[in-house]
Amino acid sequence: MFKELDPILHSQLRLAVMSLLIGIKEAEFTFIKEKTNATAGNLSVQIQKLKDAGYIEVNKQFKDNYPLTTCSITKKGIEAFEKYVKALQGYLHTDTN
Amino acid sequence: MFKELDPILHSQLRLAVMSLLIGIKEAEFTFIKEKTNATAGNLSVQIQKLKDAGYIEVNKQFKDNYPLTTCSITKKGIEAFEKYVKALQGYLHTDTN
DNA sequence: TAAAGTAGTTTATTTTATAAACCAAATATT
DNA sequence: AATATTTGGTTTATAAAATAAACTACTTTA
Repeated sequence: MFKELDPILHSQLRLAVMSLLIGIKEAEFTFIKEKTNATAGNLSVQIQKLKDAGYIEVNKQFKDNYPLTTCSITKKGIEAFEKYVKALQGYLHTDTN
Repeated sequence: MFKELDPILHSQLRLAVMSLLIGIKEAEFTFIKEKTNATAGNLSVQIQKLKDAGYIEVNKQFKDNYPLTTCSITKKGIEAFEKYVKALQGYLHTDTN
């Protein structure tokens, strides 16, 4: 009845990051930080976890002398997100199932 | 853009409990335990938290010599659940918003 | 009467999330 | 030119949550 909710995705901040990346394919660290209202430290940790899970790719370069971190979602990440959404629906019905 | 997700509800087990109670109004501890596949200890703790938040009411009686704990959702709980669902939708759109 | 089952609670451990502190380099200020 | 501040992060420490294990209290069955 209640399917497992992928613990990697069942986190407000990581879910927000994935939600952003699903839409725009690629985003910079600071952009994600602003959109999610996260602190840099927290975001850094959660991005690392999404990367470790293989859900996103992280690219670190320099741009105009400053470090620039960009993230993009992977195929595995998209699949995991879609699976999570489906599992979650089973929890959200307000009607009598 | 990303609304706060009520931390009381953003937990797999507590959400499952609330989801059950939204549908059936009242349920016994053991029934919830079976439906959610939770351990008794974990369920006991999470039910206590939902009660502390005022989201459910817990009634303890005896039936056929055994303790019987039944739970029901409160008005506050229903409202919180509905608010949570709406906030969550903002995270789940796969299309380009 | 001893073993096993019911229906939980409490405590301890592990895992997560968050915040605070820190780092390295760049730019702006005095 | 030194020093203060800002950018773009990472690392470490602390707080909170989830989970598992152990325990309580009683009942039923062998």
